[in-house]
Amino acid sequence: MRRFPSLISNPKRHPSPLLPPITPSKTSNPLTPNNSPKLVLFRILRDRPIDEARRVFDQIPSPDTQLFTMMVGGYSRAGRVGDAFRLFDEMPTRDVASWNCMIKACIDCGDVERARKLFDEMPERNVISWTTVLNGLAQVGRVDEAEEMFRKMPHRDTAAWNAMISGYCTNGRFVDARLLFEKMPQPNVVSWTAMIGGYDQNGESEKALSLFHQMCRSGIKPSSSTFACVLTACANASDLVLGTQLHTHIKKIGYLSDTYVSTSLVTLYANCKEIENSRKLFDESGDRNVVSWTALVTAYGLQGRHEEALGEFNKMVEFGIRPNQSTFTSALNSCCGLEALDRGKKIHMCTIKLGLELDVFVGNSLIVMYSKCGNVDAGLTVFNSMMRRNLVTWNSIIVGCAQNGYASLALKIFNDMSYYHIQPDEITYIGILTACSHARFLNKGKYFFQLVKEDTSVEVKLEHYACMVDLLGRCGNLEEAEDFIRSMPMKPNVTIWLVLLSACRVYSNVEVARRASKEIFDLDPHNSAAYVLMSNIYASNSRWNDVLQTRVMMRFRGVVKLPGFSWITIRESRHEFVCGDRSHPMAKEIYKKLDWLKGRLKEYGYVYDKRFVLHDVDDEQKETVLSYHSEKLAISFGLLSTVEGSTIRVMKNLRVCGDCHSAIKLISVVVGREIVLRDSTRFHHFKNGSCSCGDYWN
DNA sequence: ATAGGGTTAG
Repeated sequence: MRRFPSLISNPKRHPSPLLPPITPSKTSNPLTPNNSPKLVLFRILRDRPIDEARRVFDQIPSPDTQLFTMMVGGYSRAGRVGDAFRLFDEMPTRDVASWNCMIKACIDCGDVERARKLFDEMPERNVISWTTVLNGLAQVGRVDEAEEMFRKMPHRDTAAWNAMISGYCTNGRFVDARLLFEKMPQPNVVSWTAMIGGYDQNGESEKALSLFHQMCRSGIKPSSSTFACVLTACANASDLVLGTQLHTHIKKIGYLSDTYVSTSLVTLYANCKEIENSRKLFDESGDRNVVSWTALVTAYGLQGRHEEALGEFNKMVEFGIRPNQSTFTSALNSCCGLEALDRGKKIHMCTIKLGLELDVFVGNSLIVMYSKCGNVDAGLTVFNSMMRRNLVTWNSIIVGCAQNGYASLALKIFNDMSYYHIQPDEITYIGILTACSHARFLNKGKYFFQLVKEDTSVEVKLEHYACMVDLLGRCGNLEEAEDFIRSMPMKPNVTIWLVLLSACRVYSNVEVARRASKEIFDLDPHNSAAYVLMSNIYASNSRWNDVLQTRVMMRFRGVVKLPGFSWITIRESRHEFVCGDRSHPMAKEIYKKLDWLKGRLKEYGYVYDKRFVLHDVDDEQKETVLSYHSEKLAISFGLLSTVEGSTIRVMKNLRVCGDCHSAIKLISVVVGREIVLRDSTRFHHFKNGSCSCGDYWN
């Protein structure tokens, strides 16, 4: 069930400003005898700004009730309820339609109470009055009251039944919708379409499709809305076969020009990873609206083509289309994928400008974006400002804190969660266990793991076990961690053994490492990370023979070590460095800065940790290799290219080297800056000589 | 051609 309240202008309100203008001539009165006032006003209300319509309306000698009501409806559609009310009050006579129109105006601006008051005040009500209020109640989630209206209404037509059915569907009361549908006397195409959409939105897309077939067999002709729904169901069920068939059919009967239909087709191809088809349809449809454009942004993002996704986002904004909650969600996701904090911030500003920053979906995306870009403080600010939160909000901030070393805060927020009676799920517990392992809260971690096992609404997954292994390993309980793995109810995977192997490196434990790596090589003989770890563990024990053997084995099995590199984004452009890299245009300055840093570090009594060199070379050489690691080069470049005192954010594709880790801690003191390094496993926030990871840098 | 029911993304 996902449905956003429409905060942004409803697209169907004003057909198109590009329609041929109704010759606005100053000399001739549009109200000529052969043009009935009703036709003229209708056209002007349809095609021209509302104030223009009002000027024409004011020229009509003595407008009848119907003309008044048309004008009231025009104000309502333009979002000008105040004007609608003023005109409504001025009306000499009112009929049921005028009252109904005003009721709808109240509902459209979100004032259901006022609509109800009007409903009670009006002299007589018809089935439309009842249905309008019923629908208004259902729209704001007051489905029980809607139900009461439905029960009480003296007469029900098909539209009334349909309103109740869709009211149930939009409020997740799918079973009730189904019952009503089966009970209703004359289901029409609207009823069927509502049910198809209902099934689809309740995650039963296959059933939606079979209902569509059933509908066709029962002789009801699908409308363009039906096709829009069915195509969405195809998209969600990844039924490209049926989707393509429908596409052909739709082309034949000329429904392709329908916005909803073409948008659904764009989504269909996007979801089925046929993005080029999706793109083609989008370009050909000529109808570029928020929804289809957002579908495109999302589609690129889903394929990991984040640059293109953000490109589409920008094009859309340039084109003058106002992004909405979904657009922002997708765009922020892509910023996340690119770790593009700068662009993420820009988009954040954009959401504020449009008044969407408090939306729960946008807020969630912002939290994730900031946390993934290493700025969890900004994520916390967003979290605190949000008026509405859901489980995803809580999970996002907990995981964000956990990954960025704010362990105690993560646990505190978890505690707050139960205060708000939010039931945690699998992801919440992963966040909590991650936090515990970060902070080496051994007992707390064990307690929470027990909690997961006892929580019947949560399934204990491999990831939870991995967190526990990480925790035990971090605390140096390597044997206990190994026993824990061997006693797991499910078969351990490579990842879980790698977690243990990493711990072995920190504690230089060869025995457990050997057993863990054996398990890994049985599962995946080409796992380069395991070879590198093993050879590091041997090296740190000065077992150069074993180091050599590991490397020979690697070569023999054709395992390629992933080259390590780091990058930093300065003013939206990305600079990459590998160890000892001199290809950067500013290489000279970078090395000069590094050498200066090296001198300062020595003053602080810093000694290179030579365990982190793989090769058996003499100490001086080791030092040279270490001092030009890619992360150091990126940081040095960052220091040169940013303002004094600002935070430096660097990424690395592999884990940060242990020597670099100690060096960067000191660098943060020497230069008086916060340095954020995101490596392949977590964030390290270096500040005033210490790191958020608690010096467990694997 | 005055008023109510189904439709697109995440």
